[in-house]
Amino acid sequence: MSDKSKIKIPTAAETYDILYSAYGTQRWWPGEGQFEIMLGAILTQNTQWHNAALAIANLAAADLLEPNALYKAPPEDVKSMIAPVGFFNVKYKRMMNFLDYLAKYDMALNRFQNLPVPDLRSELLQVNGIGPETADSILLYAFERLIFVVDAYTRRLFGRLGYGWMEKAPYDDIQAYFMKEMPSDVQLYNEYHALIVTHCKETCTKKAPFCFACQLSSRCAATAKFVSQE
DNA sequence: AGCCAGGACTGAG
DNA sequence: CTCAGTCATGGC
Repeated sequence: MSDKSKIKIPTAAETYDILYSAYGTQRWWPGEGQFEIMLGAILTQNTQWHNAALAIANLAAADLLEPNALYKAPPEDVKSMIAPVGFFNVKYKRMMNFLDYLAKYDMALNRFQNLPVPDLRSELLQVNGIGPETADSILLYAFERLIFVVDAYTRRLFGRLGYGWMEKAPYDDIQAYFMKEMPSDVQLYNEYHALIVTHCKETCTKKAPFCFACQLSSRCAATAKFVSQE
């Protein structure tokens, strides 16, 4: 059979422990304030966080990290401030769609603390431009609601660890797997996703799949073959 | 010089 | 339903 069969696939819980011992506490989201986190979730879509942070800083300098202020700011101004994230025309629309939604409730954010997660999630998913990852990031990181965030890094890392099905599986299937395997703990979900991102940014990249920094190195696709030949 | 980034939508087939 | 094409800037 394939070389992979010789390597034990770590469970989701074991993988968490390995990542945690390699990188420690992450304390995400890397931003302050609920509205800022929500915007960041949209701005960082398919974009490095570094660039999203530049955009956030521009908005902050113009006092636009507040729903009403941002809502009525001149579109061209806002677009130039968020230019570093790329897709700025699309993302401007997405932010405005999101603000249309918030405006229906007077820009009140307290409902995100009170309503059931499934209700909030489906509301968010109805906003054009907010997909599953963005919705879940908002719920988990801005409001500490119990929902597991899945992203491209999750698919890549766990695909290499031996969970090949995650590479192509629907978002909700992967999310359900982690929420079934891991204890229902908001802080744990928060840290786990953050650890996955940290690991993948540093060593489990698409281009250099060989992982130097942690014990997961022997699990990566590029190294599995190497290991089994030893 | 490319290639890639913490997605999501749209239009074909 | 699956899926390539699209959006666009900045860093390596």
